[in-house]
Amino acid sequence: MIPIPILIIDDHPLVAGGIAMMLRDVTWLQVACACTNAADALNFLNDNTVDIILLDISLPDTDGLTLCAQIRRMHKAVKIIGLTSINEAGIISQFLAHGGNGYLLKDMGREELLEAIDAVMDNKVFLSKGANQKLLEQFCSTGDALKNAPVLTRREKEILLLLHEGLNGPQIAEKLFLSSYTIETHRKNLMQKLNVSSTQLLLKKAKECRMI
Amino acid sequence: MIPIPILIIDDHPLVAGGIAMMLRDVTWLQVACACTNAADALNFLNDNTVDIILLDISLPDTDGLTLCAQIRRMHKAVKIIGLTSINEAGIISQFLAHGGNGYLLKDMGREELLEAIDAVMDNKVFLSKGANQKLLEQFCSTGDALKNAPVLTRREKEILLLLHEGLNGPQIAEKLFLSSYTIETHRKNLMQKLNVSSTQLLLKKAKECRMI
DNA sequence: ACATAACTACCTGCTTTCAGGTATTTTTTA
DNA sequence: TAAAAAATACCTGAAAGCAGGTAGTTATGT
Repeated sequence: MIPIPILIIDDHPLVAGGIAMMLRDVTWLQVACACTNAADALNFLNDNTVDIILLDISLPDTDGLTLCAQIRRMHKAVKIIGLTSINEAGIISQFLAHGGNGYLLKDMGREELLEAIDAVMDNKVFLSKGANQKLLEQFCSTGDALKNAPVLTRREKEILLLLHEGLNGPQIAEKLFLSSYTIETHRKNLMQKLNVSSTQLLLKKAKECRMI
Repeated sequence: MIPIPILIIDDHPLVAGGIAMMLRDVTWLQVACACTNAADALNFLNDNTVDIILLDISLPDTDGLTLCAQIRRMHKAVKIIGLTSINEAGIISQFLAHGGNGYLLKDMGREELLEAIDAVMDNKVFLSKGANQKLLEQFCSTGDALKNAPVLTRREKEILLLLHEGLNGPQIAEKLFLSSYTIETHRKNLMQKLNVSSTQLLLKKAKECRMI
Protein backbone atom coordinates (compact mmCIF):
# COMPACT_ATOMS: atom_id res chain seq x y z
CA MET A 1 0.00 0.00 0.00
CA ILE A 2 1.45 3.35 -1.03
CA PRO A 3 1.79 5.77 1.85
CA ILE A 4 0.12 9.16 1.57
CA PRO A 5 2.74 11.78 0.72
CA ILE A 6 2.83 14.88 2.92
CA LEU A 7 4.59 18.16 2.33
CA ILE A 8 5.59 20.24 5.32
CA ILE A 9 6.09 23.96 4.80
CA ASP A 10 7.57 25.61 7.85
CA ASP A 11 10.50 27.95 8.25
CA HIS A 12 11.67 26.16 11.41
CA PRO A 13 13.34 22.82 10.54
CA LEU A 14 12.73 21.72 14.14
CA VAL A 15 9.00 21.78 13.48
CA ALA A 16 9.30 19.55 10.44
CA GLY A 17 11.58 17.29 12.44
CA GLY A 18 9.08 17.09 15.25
CA ILE A 19 6.26 16.21 12.89
CA ALA A 20 8.35 13.59 11.13
CA MET A 21 9.11 12.12 14.54
CA MET A 22 5.40 12.07 15.40
CA LEU A 23 4.64 10.22 12.19
CA ARG A 24 7.57 7.80 12.12
CA ASP A 25 5.40 4.84 13.09
CA VAL A 26 2.57 5.69 10.77
CA THR A 27 3.15 3.44 7.79
CA TRP A 28 0.37 4.92 5.67
CA LEU A 29 1.83 8.44 5.83
CA GLN A 30 5.13 9.64 4.44
CA VAL A 31 6.77 13.03 4.72
CA ALA A 32 7.70 13.60 1.09
CA CYS A 33 9.49 16.86 1.72
CA ALA A 34 9.92 19.68 4.17
CA CYS A 35 10.36 23.19 2.79
CA THR A 36 11.33 26.25 4.76
CA ASN A 37 9.96 28.85 2.37
CA ALA A 38 7.27 29.40 -0.22
CA ALA A 39 9.53 29.42 -3.24
CA ASP A 40 10.97 26.01 -2.45
CA ALA A 41 7.50 24.66 -1.76
CA LEU A 42 6.13 25.88 -5.09
CA ASN A 43 9.14 24.48 -6.88
CA PHE A 44 8.64 21.13 -5.20
CA LEU A 45 4.95 21.09 -6.10
CA ASN A 46 5.75 21.81 -9.73
CA ASP A 47 7.47 18.44 -10.02
CA ASN A 48 5.79 16.40 -7.31
CA THR A 49 2.36 15.47 -6.08
CA VAL A 50 1.35 15.29 -2.45
CA ASP A 51 -2.02 14.60 -0.89
CA ILE A 52 -1.57 16.70 2.21
CA ILE A 53 0.25 19.91 3.00
CA LEU A 54 0.98 21.13 6.51
CA LEU A 55 1.44 24.84 6.05
CA ASP A 56 2.83 27.27 8.58
CA ILE A 57 0.94 30.47 7.87
CA SER A 58 3.76 32.65 9.21
CA LEU A 59 6.43 32.26 6.57
CA PRO A 60 9.38 34.59 5.97
CA ASP A 61 9.02 35.25 2.26
CA THR A 62 5.30 34.99 1.69
CA ASP A 63 2.07 35.54 3.53
CA GLY A 64 0.84 32.03 4.38
CA LEU A 65 -2.71 32.90 3.42
CA THR A 66 -1.64 34.05 -0.01
CA LEU A 67 0.45 30.93 -0.47
CA CYS A 68 -2.51 28.81 0.58
CA ALA A 69 -4.73 30.43 -2.06
CA GLN A 70 -1.99 30.08 -4.64
CA ILE A 71 -1.53 26.37 -3.96
CA ARG A 72 -5.28 25.85 -3.91
CA ARG A 73 -5.71 27.43 -7.31
CA MET A 74 -3.13 25.16 -8.81
CA HIS A 75 -3.98 21.96 -6.95
CA LYS A 76 -7.68 21.60 -6.41
CA ALA A 77 -7.60 18.27 -4.60
CA VAL A 78 -4.69 18.71 -2.22
CA LYS A 79 -5.63 19.00 1.46
CA ILE A 80 -4.05 21.96 3.18
CA ILE A 81 -3.85 22.06 6.96
CA GLY A 82 -2.75 25.30 8.56
CA LEU A 83 -0.12 25.08 11.26
CA THR A 84 0.25 28.05 13.52
CA SER A 85 0.38 29.48 17.00
CA ILE A 86 -2.31 31.99 16.14
CA ASN A 87 -5.72 31.16 17.58
CA GLU A 88 -7.79 34.03 16.22
CA ALA A 89 -11.18 33.63 14.59
CA GLY A 90 -10.31 36.11 11.86
CA ILE A 91 -7.18 34.26 10.77
CA ILE A 92 -8.90 30.89 11.00
CA SER A 93 -11.80 31.97 8.79
CA GLN A 94 -9.44 33.69 6.34
CA PHE A 95 -7.32 30.56 6.08
CA LEU A 96 -10.39 28.49 5.18
CA ALA A 97 -11.53 31.20 2.77
CA HIS A 98 -8.16 31.03 1.05
CA GLY A 99 -8.65 27.33 0.35
CA GLY A 100 -7.50 25.67 3.56
CA ASN A 101 -9.12 22.44 4.74
CA GLY A 102 -7.95 22.33 8.31
CA TYR A 103 -6.24 24.29 11.05
CA LEU A 104 -3.95 23.04 13.81
CA LEU A 105 -2.30 24.90 16.62
CA LYS A 106 1.37 24.20 17.16
CA ASP A 107 0.78 22.83 20.65
CA MET A 108 -1.06 19.90 19.09
CA GLY A 109 -0.34 16.32 19.98
CA ARG A 110 0.19 13.34 17.72
CA GLU A 111 -3.41 12.21 18.23
CA GLU A 112 -4.82 15.51 17.05
CA LEU A 113 -2.50 15.62 14.03
CA LEU A 114 -3.65 12.16 12.96
CA GLU A 115 -7.27 13.06 13.60
CA ALA A 116 -6.87 16.13 11.38
CA ILE A 117 -5.27 14.10 8.60
CA ASP A 118 -8.05 11.50 8.79
CA ALA A 119 -10.73 14.14 8.67
CA VAL A 120 -9.41 16.10 5.69
CA MET A 121 -8.72 12.88 3.80
CA ASP A 122 -12.38 12.10 4.44
CA ASN A 123 -13.29 15.44 2.80
CA LYS A 124 -14.15 17.09 6.07
CA VAL A 125 -13.03 20.39 7.52
CA PHE A 126 -10.93 19.93 10.62
CA LEU A 127 -10.16 22.55 13.23
CA SER A 128 -8.32 21.83 16.44
CA LYS A 129 -10.56 22.06 19.50
CA GLY A 130 -9.19 25.45 20.45
CA ALA A 131 -9.53 26.86 16.94
CA ASN A 132 -13.01 25.43 16.53
CA GLN A 133 -14.10 27.02 19.78
CA LYS A 134 -12.65 30.37 18.76
CA LEU A 135 -14.52 30.32 15.49
CA LEU A 136 -17.83 29.28 17.07
CA GLU A 137 -17.61 32.01 19.68
CA GLN A 138 -18.04 34.57 16.92
CA PHE A 139 -21.52 33.31 16.25
CA CYS A 140 -22.79 33.71 19.76
CA SER A 141 -24.74 36.55 21.27
CA THR A 142 -25.00 37.39 24.91
CA GLY A 143 -28.15 38.48 26.68
CA ASP A 144 -26.80 42.03 26.73
CA ALA A 145 -26.16 42.11 23.01
CA LEU A 146 -29.73 40.89 22.40
CA LYS A 147 -31.16 43.27 24.97
CA ASN A 148 -29.51 46.33 23.52
CA ALA A 149 -30.56 45.67 19.98
CA PRO A 150 -33.47 47.96 19.13
CA VAL A 151 -36.81 46.40 18.30
CA LEU A 152 -37.75 46.66 14.65
CA THR A 153 -41.27 46.67 13.27
CA ARG A 154 -42.39 44.10 10.72
CA ARG A 155 -41.93 46.46 7.80
CA GLU A 156 -38.55 47.67 9.03
CA LYS A 157 -37.27 44.09 9.19
CA GLU A 158 -38.55 43.49 5.69
CA ILE A 159 -36.89 46.61 4.32
CA LEU A 160 -33.65 45.74 6.09
CA LEU A 161 -33.54 42.27 4.56
CA LEU A 162 -34.15 43.65 1.11
CA LEU A 163 -31.45 46.27 1.54
CA HIS A 164 -29.16 43.46 2.67
CA GLU A 165 -30.00 41.59 -0.52
CA GLY A 166 -28.70 44.62 -2.42
CA LEU A 167 -31.92 46.21 -3.61
CA ASN A 168 -32.09 50.00 -3.65
CA GLY A 169 -35.02 52.19 -2.57
CA PRO A 170 -36.93 52.30 -5.84
CA GLN A 171 -36.48 48.56 -6.36
CA ILE A 172 -37.85 47.82 -2.90
CA ALA A 173 -40.77 50.14 -3.54
CA GLU A 174 -41.58 48.30 -6.73
CA LYS A 175 -41.26 44.91 -5.08
CA LEU A 176 -43.51 45.80 -2.12
CA PHE A 177 -45.98 47.90 -4.16
CA LEU A 178 -45.25 50.94 -2.02
CA SER A 179 -44.14 54.49 -2.69
CA SER A 180 -40.45 55.29 -2.77
CA TYR A 181 -41.23 57.92 -0.15
CA THR A 182 -42.50 55.18 2.14
CA ILE A 183 -39.33 53.15 1.74
CA GLU A 184 -37.22 56.21 2.47
CA THR A 185 -39.17 56.83 5.67
CA HIS A 186 -38.66 53.25 6.84
CA ARG A 187 -34.98 53.52 5.99
CA LYS A 188 -34.71 56.79 7.89
CA ASN A 189 -36.40 55.20 10.89
CA LEU A 190 -34.03 52.21 10.72
CA MET A 191 -31.02 54.49 10.55
CA GLN A 192 -32.30 56.43 13.54
CA LYS A 193 -32.90 53.26 15.58
CA LEU A 194 -29.41 51.96 14.91
CA ASN A 195 -27.83 55.37 15.21
CA VAL A 196 -26.12 55.43 11.80
CA SER A 197 -26.13 57.79 8.88
CA SER A 198 -25.79 55.63 5.79
CA THR A 199 -27.23 52.45 4.39
CA GLN A 200 -23.84 50.79 4.46
CA LEU A 201 -23.39 51.53 8.14
CA LEU A 202 -26.97 50.40 8.71
CA LEU A 203 -26.25 47.00 7.23
CA LYS A 204 -22.95 46.74 9.07
CA LYS A 205 -24.58 47.58 12.40
CA ALA A 206 -27.51 45.27 11.75
CA LYS A 207 -25.08 42.43 11.20
CA GLU A 208 -23.26 43.24 14.41
CA CYS A 209 -26.60 43.21 16.26
CA ARG A 210 -27.48 39.92 14.59
CA MET A 211 -30.56 41.33 12.91
CA ILE A 212 -29.50 39.88 9.58
CA MET B 1 -24.84 17.22 45.70
CA ILE B 2 -27.73 18.99 44.01
CA PRO B 3 -28.40 17.75 40.50
CA ILE B 4 -28.36 20.24 37.64
CA PRO B 5 -31.96 21.08 36.68
CA ILE B 6 -32.83 20.81 33.00
CA LEU B 7 -35.87 22.12 31.17
CA ILE B 8 -36.96 20.36 28.01
CA ILE B 9 -39.06 22.33 25.53
CA ASP B 10 -40.39 20.11 22.78
CA ASP B 11 -43.87 19.73 21.37
CA HIS B 12 -43.50 15.94 21.16
CA PRO B 13 -43.79 14.33 24.62
CA LEU B 14 -42.02 11.27 23.23
CA VAL B 15 -38.88 13.32 22.76
CA ALA B 16 -38.87 14.51 26.35
CA GLY B 17 -39.54 10.95 27.45
CA GLY B 18 -36.64 9.69 25.39
CA ILE B 19 -34.28 12.27 26.84
CA ALA B 20 -35.42 11.55 30.38
CA MET B 21 -34.76 7.89 29.69
CA MET B 22 -31.27 8.71 28.40
CA LEU B 23 -30.51 10.66 31.55
CA ARG B 24 -32.15 8.38 34.13
CA ASP B 25 -28.79 7.07 35.39
CA VAL B 26 -27.12 10.45 35.47
CA THR B 27 -27.34 11.47 39.09
CA TRP B 28 -25.96 14.96 38.59
CA LEU B 29 -28.66 15.92 36.08
CA GLN B 30 -32.39 16.21 36.68
CA VAL B 31 -35.18 16.92 34.25
CA ALA B 32 -37.01 19.64 36.14
CA CYS B 33 -39.81 19.96 33.63
CA ALA B 34 -40.82 19.21 30.09
CA CYS B 35 -42.97 21.78 28.27
CA THR B 36 -44.67 21.28 24.93
CA ASN B 37 -45.02 24.94 24.02
CA ALA B 38 -43.43 28.32 24.51
CA ALA B 39 -46.10 29.75 26.78
CA ASP B 40 -45.79 26.92 29.30
CA ALA B 41 -42.01 27.18 29.17
CA LEU B 42 -42.01 30.91 29.86
CA ASN B 43 -44.50 30.42 32.70
CA PHE B 44 -42.30 27.72 34.20
CA LEU B 45 -39.22 29.93 33.93
CA ASN B 46 -41.00 32.78 35.69
CA ASP B 47 -41.16 30.69 38.86
CA ASN B 48 -38.28 28.29 38.48
CA THR B 49 -34.60 28.29 37.71
CA VAL B 50 -32.85 25.80 35.51
CA ASP B 51 -29.24 25.63 34.39
CA ILE B 52 -29.85 24.03 31.01
CA ILE B 53 -32.61 24.20 28.45
CA LEU B 54 -33.00 21.73 25.61
CA LEU B 55 -35.04 23.66 23.09
CA ASP B 56 -36.73 22.26 20.02
CA ILE B 57 -36.54 25.10 17.53
CA SER B 58 -39.66 23.94 15.67
CA LEU B 59 -42.41 24.74 18.12
CA PRO B 60 -46.13 25.11 17.32
CA ASP B 61 -46.86 28.47 18.91
CA THR B 62 -43.57 30.30 18.62
CA ASP B 63 -40.56 30.42 16.38
CA GLY B 64 -37.86 28.61 18.35
CA LEU B 65 -35.27 31.22 17.46
CA THR B 66 -37.43 34.01 18.81
CA LEU B 67 -38.08 32.02 21.96
CA CYS B 68 -34.37 31.43 22.36
CA ALA B 69 -33.64 35.16 22.16
CA GLN B 70 -36.45 35.90 24.55
CA ILE B 71 -35.18 33.41 27.13
CA ARG B 72 -31.64 34.68 26.68
CA ARG B 73 -32.65 38.27 27.36
CA MET B 74 -34.32 37.27 30.59
CA HIS B 75 -31.84 34.66 31.79
CA LYS B 76 -28.29 35.58 30.95
CA ALA B 77 -26.61 32.55 32.49
CA VAL B 78 -28.86 29.72 31.37
CA LYS B 79 -27.37 27.38 28.77
CA ILE B 80 -29.61 26.79 25.80
CA ILE B 81 -29.02 23.81 23.55
CA GLY B 82 -30.98 23.63 20.33
CA LEU B 83 -32.65 20.35 19.48
CA THR B 84 -33.70 19.85 15.92
CA SER B 85 -33.66 17.75 12.80
CA ILE B 86 -32.50 20.71 10.75
CA ASN B 87 -28.83 20.61 9.79
CA GLU B 88 -28.48 23.86 7.93
CA ALA B 89 -25.66 26.34 8.45
CA GLY B 90 -28.05 29.28 8.33
CA ILE B 91 -30.29 27.96 11.09
CA ILE B 92 -27.32 26.90 13.20
CA SER B 93 -25.70 30.33 13.03
CA GLN B 94 -29.02 32.07 13.62
CA PHE B 95 -29.64 29.94 16.70
CA LEU B 96 -26.28 30.92 18.16
CA ALA B 97 -26.89 34.55 17.22
CA HIS B 98 -30.17 34.41 19.11
CA GLY B 99 -28.37 33.42 22.28
CA GLY B 100 -27.99 29.66 21.94
CA ASN B 101 -24.98 27.87 23.41
CA GLY B 102 -25.20 24.55 21.61
CA TYR B 103 -26.94 22.64 18.88
CA LEU B 104 -27.86 18.97 18.71
CA LEU B 105 -29.48 16.99 15.98
CA LYS B 106 -32.33 14.73 17.03
CA ASP B 107 -30.50 11.61 15.91
CA MET B 108 -27.98 12.19 18.69
CA GLY B 109 -26.99 9.50 21.14
CA ARG B 110 -26.69 9.62 24.89
CA GLU B 111 -22.93 10.18 24.69
CA GLU B 112 -23.30 13.23 22.49
CA LEU B 113 -26.04 14.69 24.69
CA LEU B 114 -23.81 14.35 27.76
CA GLU B 115 -20.85 15.78 25.89
CA ALA B 116 -22.96 18.79 24.89
CA ILE B 117 -24.13 19.34 28.46
CA ASP B 118 -20.55 19.09 29.76
CA ALA B 119 -19.29 21.55 27.18
CA VAL B 120 -21.91 24.24 27.73
CA MET B 121 -21.61 23.91 31.50
CA ASP B 122 -17.90 24.56 30.90
CA ASN B 123 -18.82 27.78 29.08
CA LYS B 124 -18.04 26.38 25.68
CA VAL B 125 -20.07 26.34 22.50
CA PHE B 126 -21.08 22.84 21.49
CA LEU B 127 -22.29 21.73 18.09
CA SER B 128 -22.91 18.13 17.15
CA LYS B 129 -20.38 16.78 14.70
CA GLY B 130 -22.77 17.07 11.81
CA ALA B 131 -23.81 20.62 12.68
CA ASN B 132 -20.23 21.71 13.28
CA GLN B 133 -19.21 20.38 9.90
CA LYS B 134 -22.11 22.16 8.20
CA LEU B 135 -21.12 25.46 9.75
CA LEU B 136 -17.41 25.09 8.92
CA GLU B 137 -18.17 24.27 5.32
CA GLN B 138 -19.44 27.81 4.85
CA PHE B 139 -16.00 29.17 5.48
CA CYS B 140 -14.27 27.15 2.83
CA SER B 141 -13.39 28.11 -0.68
CA THR B 142 -12.71 25.77 -3.52
CA GLY B 143 -10.00 26.19 -6.09
CA ASP B 144 -12.65 27.25 -8.59
CA ALA B 145 -14.09 29.93 -6.33
CA LEU B 146 -10.59 31.30 -5.82
CA LYS B 147 -9.76 31.05 -9.49
CA ASN B 148 -12.87 32.85 -10.63
CA ALA B 149 -12.53 35.75 -8.26
CA PRO B 150 -11.16 38.71 -10.20
CA VAL B 151 -7.76 40.03 -9.26
CA LEU B 152 -7.87 43.41 -7.54
CA THR B 153 -5.09 45.97 -7.56
CA ARG B 154 -3.58 47.25 -4.33
CA ARG B 155 -5.64 50.40 -4.35
CA GLU B 156 -8.84 48.58 -5.26
CA LYS B 157 -8.41 46.29 -2.26
CA GLU B 158 -7.82 49.27 -0.05
CA ILE B 159 -10.92 51.10 -1.32
CA LEU B 160 -12.99 47.94 -0.93
CA LEU B 161 -11.98 47.51 2.70
CA LEU B 162 -12.79 51.11 3.48
CA LEU B 163 -16.18 50.83 1.80
CA HIS B 164 -16.75 47.69 3.86
CA GLU B 165 -15.95 49.70 6.98
CA GLY B 166 -18.79 52.02 6.03
CA LEU B 167 -16.91 55.03 4.71
CA ASN B 168 -18.39 56.87 1.73
CA GLY B 169 -16.49 58.26 -1.27
CA PRO B 170 -15.60 61.69 0.12
CA GLN B 171 -14.53 60.17 3.44
CA ILE B 172 -12.22 57.71 1.70
CA ALA B 173 -10.78 60.50 -0.39
CA GLU B 174 -10.01 62.50 2.72
CA LYS B 175 -8.48 59.52 4.47
CA LEU B 176 -6.22 58.56 1.57
CA PHE B 177 -5.39 62.14 0.55
CA LEU B 178 -6.82 61.57 -2.92
CA SER B 179 -9.43 63.25 -5.06
CA SER B 180 -13.03 62.12 -4.81
CA TYR B 181 -12.89 61.59 -8.57
CA THR B 182 -10.10 59.05 -8.01
CA ILE B 183 -12.13 57.13 -5.47
CA GLU B 184 -15.11 57.06 -7.83
CA THR B 185 -12.95 55.67 -10.60
CA HIS B 186 -11.63 52.89 -8.36
CA ARG B 187 -15.17 52.14 -7.24
CA LYS B 188 -16.35 52.04 -10.84
CA ASN B 189 -13.52 49.66 -11.72
CA LEU B 190 -14.37 47.43 -8.75
CA MET B 191 -18.01 47.34 -9.75
CA GLN B 192 -17.04 46.44 -13.27
CA LYS B 193 -14.71 43.65 -12.15
CA LEU B 194 -17.36 42.11 -9.94
CA ASN B 195 -20.12 42.76 -12.43
CA VAL B 196 -22.40 44.72 -10.10
CA SER B 197 -24.05 48.10 -10.24
CA SER B 198 -24.14 49.40 -6.68
CA THR B 199 -21.84 49.63 -3.71
CA GLN B 200 -24.11 47.39 -1.68
CA LEU B 201 -23.98 44.67 -4.30
CA LEU B 202 -20.23 45.21 -4.57
CA LEU B 203 -19.75 44.51 -0.87
CA LYS B 204 -22.13 41.55 -1.00
CA LYS B 205 -20.32 40.02 -3.96
CA ALA B 206 -16.91 40.71 -2.44
CA LYS B 207 -17.97 38.80 0.65
CA GLU B 208 -19.18 35.90 -1.44
CA CYS B 209 -15.84 35.85 -3.25
CA ARG B 210 -13.99 36.01 0.08
CA MET B 211 -12.31 39.28 -0.76
CA ILE B 212 -13.37 40.78 2.55
C1' DA C 1 -64.15 53.55 22.25
C1' DC C 2 -60.15 55.95 22.54
C1' DA C 3 -55.18 56.32 22.56
C1' DT C 4 -51.08 54.76 20.66
C1' DA C 5 -48.17 52.63 17.33
C1' DA C 6 -47.29 51.43 12.80
C1' DC C 7 -47.63 52.35 8.17
C1' DT C 8 -48.14 55.16 4.46
C1' DA C 9 -47.00 59.21 1.66
C1' DC C 10 -45.29 63.63 0.77
C1' DC C 11 -41.88 67.62 -0.04
C1' DT C 12 -37.48 70.57 -0.40
C1' DG C 13 -32.71 70.97 -0.66
C1' DC C 14 -28.40 69.13 -0.66
C1' DT C 15 -24.98 65.36 -1.10
C1' DT C 16 -23.50 61.21 -2.97
C1' DT C 17 -23.58 57.62 -6.29
C1' DC C 18 -23.66 55.82 -10.79
C1' DA C 19 -22.88 55.68 -15.77
C1' DG C 20 -20.74 57.43 -19.62
C1' DG C 21 -16.69 58.44 -20.86
C1' DT C 22 -11.54 61.08 -21.55
C1' DA C 23 -6.79 61.87 -20.34
C1' DT C 24 -2.22 62.36 -17.97
C1' DT C 25 1.28 60.61 -14.89
C1' DT C 26 3.59 57.07 -12.39
C1' DT C 27 4.88 52.47 -11.62
C1' DT C 28 5.70 47.98 -13.04
C1' DT C 29 6.86 44.45 -16.22
C1' DA C 30 9.07 42.25 -20.01
C1' DT D 1 14.10 50.92 -22.63
C1' DA D 2 9.63 50.65 -24.11
C1' DA D 3 5.17 48.84 -23.37
C1' DA D 4 1.63 47.87 -20.31
C1' DA D 5 -0.71 48.37 -16.10
C1' DA D 6 -2.02 51.02 -12.35
C1' DA D 7 -3.10 55.18 -10.38
C1' DT D 8 -4.70 59.54 -10.62
C1' DA D 9 -7.98 63.12 -11.97
C1' DC D 10 -11.59 65.19 -14.52
C1' DC D 11 -16.47 66.21 -16.30
C1' DT D 12 -21.64 65.98 -17.30
C1' DG D 13 -26.10 64.37 -16.39
C1' DA D 14 -29.29 61.53 -14.09
C1' DA D 15 -30.64 58.82 -10.23
C1' DA D 16 -30.56 57.72 -5.54
C1' DG D 17 -29.72 58.73 -0.79
C1' DC D 18 -29.96 61.59 3.29
C1' DA D 19 -31.67 65.09 6.51
C1' DG D 20 -35.17 67.99 7.85
C1' DG D 21 -39.47 67.71 8.62
C1' DT D 22 -45.26 67.29 8.07
C1' DA D 23 -49.46 64.65 7.94
C1' DG D 24 -53.28 61.27 7.11
C1' DT D 25 -54.87 56.37 7.53
C1' DT D 26 -54.93 51.85 9.45
C1' DA D 27 -54.04 48.51 12.91
C1' DT D 28 -53.32 47.41 17.59
C1' DG D 29 -53.67 47.69 22.50
C1' DT D 30 -55.88 48.98 26.79
